[in-house]
Amino acid sequence: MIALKTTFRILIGPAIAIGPGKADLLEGIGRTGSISAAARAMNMSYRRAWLLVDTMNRCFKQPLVAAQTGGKGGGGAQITDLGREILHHYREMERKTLSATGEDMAAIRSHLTDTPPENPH
Amino acid sequence: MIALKTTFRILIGPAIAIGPGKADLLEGIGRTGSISAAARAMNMSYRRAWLLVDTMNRCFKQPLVAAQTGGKGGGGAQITDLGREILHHYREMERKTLSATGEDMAAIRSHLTDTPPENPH
DNA sequence: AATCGTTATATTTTCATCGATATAGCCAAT
DNA sequence: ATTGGCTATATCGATGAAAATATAACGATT
Repeated sequence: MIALKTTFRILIGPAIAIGPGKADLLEGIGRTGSISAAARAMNMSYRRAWLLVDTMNRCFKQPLVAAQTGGKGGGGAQITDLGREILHHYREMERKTLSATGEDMAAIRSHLTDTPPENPH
Repeated sequence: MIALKTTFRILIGPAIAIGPGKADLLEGIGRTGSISAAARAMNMSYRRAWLLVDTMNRCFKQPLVAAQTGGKGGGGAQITDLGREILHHYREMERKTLSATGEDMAAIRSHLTDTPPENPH
């Protein structure tokens, strides 16, 4: 894959408060209304998705995702107002970073091989 | 640790072409004139440092680090012109990103707990 | 009340990554 | 020639992370 990608994460101590994976998951939960549906949609185990949500919620003063137990219409999960706000800021950071670093990025890119190393470390 | 940190990496396929660790190592090699000295200085095993250098060199069309075998004045490693250029761009990206995302960053920060979760995932 | 699809969590197992260790070759200085 | 400090690389084991599996509780729908 020649896909070039910059990612960034906001760390609080050893924990990733939010990063590319958590942002996508958050978005998926907002779209689907459930942790498990979002996990399925992005081909992630429910367990993993739940752990990510748990970490996110514990990193912030208030939860980004509110979940209700029960299924078949009863249960589900919604992204909170804070969740939407954080997600918005994260996407903005992505967008602004992309535009602010475009030139340097292009310069670096022009020096990269188009054949990625097979045994990277 | 309440230290907040954003990091970013440039990925080419599965490999990290350059990221915070590789940038620091590159800088260290430029400063010390040797892979092993740089590794020692940043408390990294020589093996690991060498692997990182190897990956960097293979991600780019031309090496970022040029090494000569032999020791005691004979051997050593220098950062190449390309290496210096890439490092410069990377630092610039860090700087520009920081200034471009300051507001969003502060907004997110204000919602983080000051007690990082102990078992993050 | 039976069921389905959730959230929530513990336990076990598998797997990948990393570190430690070892070895070889090289070159200038002594 | 011997040594010291470096590059370069292979191998093995431990450690830790992720996945798989299992289970429980819950609540709207039927």
